[in-house]
Amino acid sequence: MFHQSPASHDQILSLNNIYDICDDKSKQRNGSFLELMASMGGPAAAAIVSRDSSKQRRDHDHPSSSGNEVDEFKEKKKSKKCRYAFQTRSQVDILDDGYRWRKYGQKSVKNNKFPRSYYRCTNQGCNVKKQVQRLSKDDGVVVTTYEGMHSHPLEKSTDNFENILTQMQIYHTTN
DNA sequence: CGAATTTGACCTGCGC
DNA sequence: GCGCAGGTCAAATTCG
Repeated sequence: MFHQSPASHDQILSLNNIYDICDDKSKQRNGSFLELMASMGGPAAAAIVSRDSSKQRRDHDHPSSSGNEVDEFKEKKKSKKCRYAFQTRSQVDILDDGYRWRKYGQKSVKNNKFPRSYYRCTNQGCNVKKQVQRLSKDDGVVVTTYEGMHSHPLEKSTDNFENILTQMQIYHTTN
């Protein structure tokens, strides 16, 4: 396998678009630096492209383990899942945003010759997911879709908000 | 040796 | 109901 090094500043050429795919009316997107980027009004102008109305209900019925498991509340009705799609022009797929991700799947998409990778935040209790996809149109564009919000501090102390802001400025100047 | 990745199987929603 | 497409699981494998 190939352990690609995460994208550094000079590898990210430009940031084209951010798509705000919000499923719910929940306005609380605290702590997300995506919101920060969107609020900067720079090249990261957020655009709502679609509202994912599909509930994506998945509660793992587990027919064998249906016993004393009183987990009807497993699906906690709170479908406050906001998805943000980055469209980044980069040579690498793995954009290092300061969090630690564990890959849990990879599927090939129909209209895309490149596979889509599925990642999950490795922090316990943090169910933030992201998927990375490369456009078959031009392989220099990577679409990173975040889903959920992190409820914990960044793992890397070297990549704090200030560094992210520095990246923002780099994005802005190179765009 | 522990953690992360790979990869095929499995599940679910949707359109026909 | 069937097949397809997208999403997830988990055992095996690989890496640091």
